Amino acid sequence: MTGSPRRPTIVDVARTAGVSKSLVSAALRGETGVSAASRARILAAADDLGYRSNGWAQRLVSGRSDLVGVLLTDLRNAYQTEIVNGIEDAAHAAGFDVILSHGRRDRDLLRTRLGGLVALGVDAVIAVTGHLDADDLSVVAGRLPVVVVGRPSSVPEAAGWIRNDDETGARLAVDHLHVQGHTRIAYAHASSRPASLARRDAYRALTTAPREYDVRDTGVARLLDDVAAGVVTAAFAANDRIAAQIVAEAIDRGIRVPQDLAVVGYDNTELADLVRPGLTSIDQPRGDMGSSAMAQALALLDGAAPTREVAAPTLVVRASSETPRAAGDAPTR
Amino acid sequence: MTGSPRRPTIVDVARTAGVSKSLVSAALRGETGVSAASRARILAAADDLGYRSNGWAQRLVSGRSDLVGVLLTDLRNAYQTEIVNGIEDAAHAAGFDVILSHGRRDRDLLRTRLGGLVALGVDAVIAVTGHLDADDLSVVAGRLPVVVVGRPSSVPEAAGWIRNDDETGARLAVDHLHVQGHTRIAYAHASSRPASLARRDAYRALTTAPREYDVRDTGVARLLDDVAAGVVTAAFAANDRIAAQIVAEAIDRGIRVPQDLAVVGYDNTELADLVRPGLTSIDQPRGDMGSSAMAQALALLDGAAPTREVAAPTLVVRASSETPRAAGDAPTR
DNA sequence: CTGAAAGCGCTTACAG
DNA sequence: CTGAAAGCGCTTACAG
Repeated sequence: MTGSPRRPTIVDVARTAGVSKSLVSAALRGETGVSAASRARILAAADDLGYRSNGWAQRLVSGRSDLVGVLLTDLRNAYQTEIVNGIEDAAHAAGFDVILSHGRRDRDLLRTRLGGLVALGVDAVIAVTGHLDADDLSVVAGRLPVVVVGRPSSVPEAAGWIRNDDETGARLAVDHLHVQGHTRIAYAHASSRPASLARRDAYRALTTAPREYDVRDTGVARLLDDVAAGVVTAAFAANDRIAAQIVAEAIDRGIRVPQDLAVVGYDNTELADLVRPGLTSIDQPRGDMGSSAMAQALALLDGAAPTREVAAPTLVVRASSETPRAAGDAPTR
Repeated sequence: MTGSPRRPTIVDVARTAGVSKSLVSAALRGETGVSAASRARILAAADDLGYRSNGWAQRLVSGRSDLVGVLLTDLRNAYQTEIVNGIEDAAHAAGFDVILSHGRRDRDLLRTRLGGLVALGVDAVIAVTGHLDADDLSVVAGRLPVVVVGRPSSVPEAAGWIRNDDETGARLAVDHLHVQGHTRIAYAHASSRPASLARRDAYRALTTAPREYDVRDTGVARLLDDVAAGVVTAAFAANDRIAAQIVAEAIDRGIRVPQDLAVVGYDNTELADLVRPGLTSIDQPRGDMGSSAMAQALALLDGAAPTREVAAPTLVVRASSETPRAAGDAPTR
């Protein structure tokens, strides 16, 4: 576990190669203006000694880390995966490395993790979470570039912001259900944070007699009772997980989806494709949102003013909301 | 985005408080042997100036980062979440911070990320992936503590290793299906990496006429053809995702689960609970495996010799494999 | 093309 | 209890 007694430094390389440490530094960084002969000798010496540069020293002296910290609500959220991939692709293209941290869906823990990233010395932070608001982020946003992806209750003036258009997404969902002939449409959610509220408000505006269910308590059961009672024929869920729960418990009760209950989710995660019937869902352009977030972070780093972007969601139709063509048909995927 | 022209250092605090920078350093680190009066003045000055210690400098001089790097196969793998939480809890209890990195299921990318963690200067690496073998890890394992969680084809001598007992897990699955009355049991997988092979071998040893299906190509379709032909009545899947796929396509074809086809998955992820019928699955004690991994990393850091642990899996029965009590019964959850 | 000097922000002995 | 010095491993001007 311990290799040599002491890890070789630039000075050891210099001594072995018979040059100054400045020249070693220049050669190692690939600077021009080092003779081919010296460069070869230096590289050989470094290789012989198993030299690896000390990142702490490098960052201390250069004053930059080329590191961007990405803060996630939690690890199990399928929604974030593609956003992170988008961030990483853009980051690596720009010569940055990405460091991930997550807060297990807990605001205090997220605050702590944010502090950890800053203390670590990242050059910028991208907060892919709606759990941290302006109060939590403004101190950091005053010291380094911060970009928010998602919809917290507030975003600091100094921070960039990218989110999806929840109002449009909700409208796509409800309109789709209307087209399928539904009028008694429910809204199912598991939080009262801004994204969910925005979806709800758009839902309310389009629905004559809105019925809302919080699935954290007995919401799913009550919703299905109302389906059985004929009061509800369709449900718009704030995300795919909730939609899957509704479908699962409907099946447990012998309620047919979509014949007795049509369901639409949000986020178009892998889950929507894995359950049966497949979940109609609202898709956010997550990869693009991720790369935009990183682009924004780079712009802030260059001194640009923060901007706010709203991405357009789209409807992806699957079997959970499609009225089968003829009674008795097997539901399509 | 830029606060003051220059970020305050320990020297600024010292000047403001009217003491030496050594004393500031001691006070800030909470060392004993600083008079209450000085400490108060120093803390006040630091607060006034908005002083934040420079992590790079601290780590350069102390030679340790108190950082452990965790490398994940990819981000969307529900299997890892609880392992990571277990690692983090143990890490924080020991005064370490955790940094996450992932490789999108790509070996080269995983190697790159591993190099990134090492270059960053973490004190130890925990590789929660079966995609990196001894060749990939041994160089790093020679320089700092490395612990592997999972089942790659090989693990470096110098590394710690924690995995679940795949042979026992497979036996639990197959035995359960036997007890349910099945004899024509299939094995479905999506890789030929060691964990999957180990599960397959245990399956083969217990099955008279083994039938194996790779779901990366047309495996699911062929499996269901064989179910329709009466050649297969049960399937043991290498993980829950594969099990969910099989169930989904079975439903699409009108094949009833578990009446026509019983299904058992592996990992007991959230998915097993969300689909219908719920998936019988093999549970690994993931949280414990995570904390064990961190404990092992700490031991290696203290100079202990690496050890290898094998965790015992358990069977979790759900509706996908339970023969309903009477024909026509609604499947239970 | 190369080297000597200064310094990044901190901690670690070592004197007083 | 406090301060002055040295040094962590590197990069950045600046001379030659």
